[in-house]
Amino acid sequence: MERYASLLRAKGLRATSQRLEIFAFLALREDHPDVDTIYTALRARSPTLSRTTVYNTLEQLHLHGLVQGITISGTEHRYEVEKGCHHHLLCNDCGRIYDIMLECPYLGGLLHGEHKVEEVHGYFLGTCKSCLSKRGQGKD
Amino acid sequence: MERYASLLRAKGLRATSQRLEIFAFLALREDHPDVDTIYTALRARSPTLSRTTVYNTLEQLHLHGLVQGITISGTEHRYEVEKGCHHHLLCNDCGRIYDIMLECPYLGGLLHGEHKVEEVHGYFLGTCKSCLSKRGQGKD
DNA sequence: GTGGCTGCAAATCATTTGCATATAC
DNA sequence: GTATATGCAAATGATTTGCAGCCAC
Repeated sequence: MERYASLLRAKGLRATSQRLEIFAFLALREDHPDVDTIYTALRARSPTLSRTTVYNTLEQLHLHGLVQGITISGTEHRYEVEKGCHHHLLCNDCGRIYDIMLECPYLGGLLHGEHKVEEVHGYFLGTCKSCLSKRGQGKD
Repeated sequence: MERYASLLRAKGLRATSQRLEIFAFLALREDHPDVDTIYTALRARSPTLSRTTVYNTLEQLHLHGLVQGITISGTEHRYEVEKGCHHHLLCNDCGRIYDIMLECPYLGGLLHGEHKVEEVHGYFLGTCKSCLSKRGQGKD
């Protein structure tokens, strides 16, 4: 926990208990939770926590490069701790969101026509390896 | 205009004047307008048009594969007539949205790890050819 | 001690819903 | 003629704002 406090202070942010809890919560999760999931889960332990603080905190952490926001299906806003350049795969079958790494050459390779592509925003839709292998075995 | 009416009827949709106007408006635009842009522009000619009808129409046209919705920057919802598989480039410099075609082999090529990537949702962020050439000439 | 942060309540804004009227077929 | 679509007004739901009190530094 002191590790998160240091990260916050290094950015000039005060290490409040709310921020530490939200940051720690995100760091532990693999499933890219939304605002309401974060709020509801933490509210159970800290009954005075407000949604406003969740919004404020995610905004501050995002502005300082500690948290990343992603949008799925045009309307779902999810969050995760910043962990370097990567992208997301939404599995059609199980609905899970996976982090996927695209080799850097791919981004350069996506240069099309005479436009220069610098970043891929959004997500990929497909089938995850777990669901693929279930299919292969005739399961499901 | 009769062409749009036929497309609608072919999908089992009634060819109302509102739908024809919205469809025609989208077909003429290259700039992926949002709901409010469509509403405001058409309202000038058809003062009784309601936002509800714009929402309803876009939904119906989308459900029947005639219109495509895209989400930019997580919160901006834009629309365009369906024109086959393509993607979008948002230019950092001029803010314009370009349609870009990715060769089909690319999608297969994006298969990563053992996941199977079937669709790319979202958009690419970069610099368009027009802004690149201005830079090259030392303009702007 | 004080400036930044929290949390409540109220405001906002896009989108959806209910329903009576109008219209395409 | 009838089912479908329109358009108003009201409801909803997520996010933002204003502000008084609190707490990290």
